[in-house]
Amino acid sequence: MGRISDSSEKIELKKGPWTRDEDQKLCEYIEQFGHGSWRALPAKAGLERCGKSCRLRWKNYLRPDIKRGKFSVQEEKTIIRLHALLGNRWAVIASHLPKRTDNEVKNYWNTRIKKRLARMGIDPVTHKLKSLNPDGSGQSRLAANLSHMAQWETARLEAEARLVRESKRLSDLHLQLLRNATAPPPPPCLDVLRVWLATTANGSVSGSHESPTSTLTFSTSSNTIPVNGLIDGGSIIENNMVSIDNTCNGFKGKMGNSQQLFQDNITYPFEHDYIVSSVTDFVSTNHGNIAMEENEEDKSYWNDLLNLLDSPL
DNA sequence: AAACCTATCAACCGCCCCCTC
DNA sequence: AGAGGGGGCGGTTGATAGGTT
Repeated sequence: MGRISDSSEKIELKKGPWTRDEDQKLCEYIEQFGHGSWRALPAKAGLERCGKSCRLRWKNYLRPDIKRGKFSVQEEKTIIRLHALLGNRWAVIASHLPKRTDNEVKNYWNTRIKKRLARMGIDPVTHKLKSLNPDGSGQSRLAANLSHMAQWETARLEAEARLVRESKRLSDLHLQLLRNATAPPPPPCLDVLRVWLATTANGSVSGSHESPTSTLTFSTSSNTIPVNGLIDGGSIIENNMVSIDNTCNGFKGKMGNSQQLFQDNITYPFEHDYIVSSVTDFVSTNHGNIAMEENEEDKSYWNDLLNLLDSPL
């Protein structure tokens, strides 16, 4: 369509890091008037930036409801689970992490989780074990699983699209009710995982929702890999996984009082059963929001996310 | 102490989707 | 119906802080 991008406008606009003064101008303007049209905002707010830059700065940094700092184990758990289901859909993933931005989640994935998974021998893109049995056995089963996941993903996207339409309809109704000064019901949660749950009663694919093309029967066995790591309070400060020797000696001497070694088997979120149970747990625990408790929950995370590949595929 | 390397993250870029006209 | 604009998203880059040699 030959669109003119913000960044190529004739007027020389400022780029690079934002100054405190610019931040202040942007905040003050938005607090007073709301952002309105981002394109028009810079001129009105007295900023020599493109609207896009302002939007990004506000959305990723200045917004008051942003949580910064270390990701908790619970948050990491959510990111991995959702990435396994959704892929690089950072905005959707971030929407399940209160006060985290898509940019932050994306950075965290790219700089930490991705590398860690790679060290574990898991392809961060497909969430598939890179090195299976030397003879290649297990590949066909993994491929079948992936194929089935693809079918689920298709069904999920269709359901999501329906929800978006429904959400919009209800949102319009919501606005209408607001105009009538009547307390409206909250808009429906656009939690795609609930759609999944609705179609996976008892952790199995049921009746009419079953993929017409699938011939797969779900196994209760899991894909697990050996893991060594170190948890500091609620946060993972290191887990070199399989690269550290089995006795965890690699960590000894580095540990503080609040730190705890773990050496466990990790169930990787790959099999359908695991996904369903994870999603069930995720939604029933959080009702669409992530609770940040980190005790037994975290332990079970490392027990079930990370349980060894001790059985042949 | 200096040079080099690595990790992190804010910010930019370009594409795509949706809405309006 | 389709052109155009605005906003959103994901990929990538570049600056810089921290670590290592």
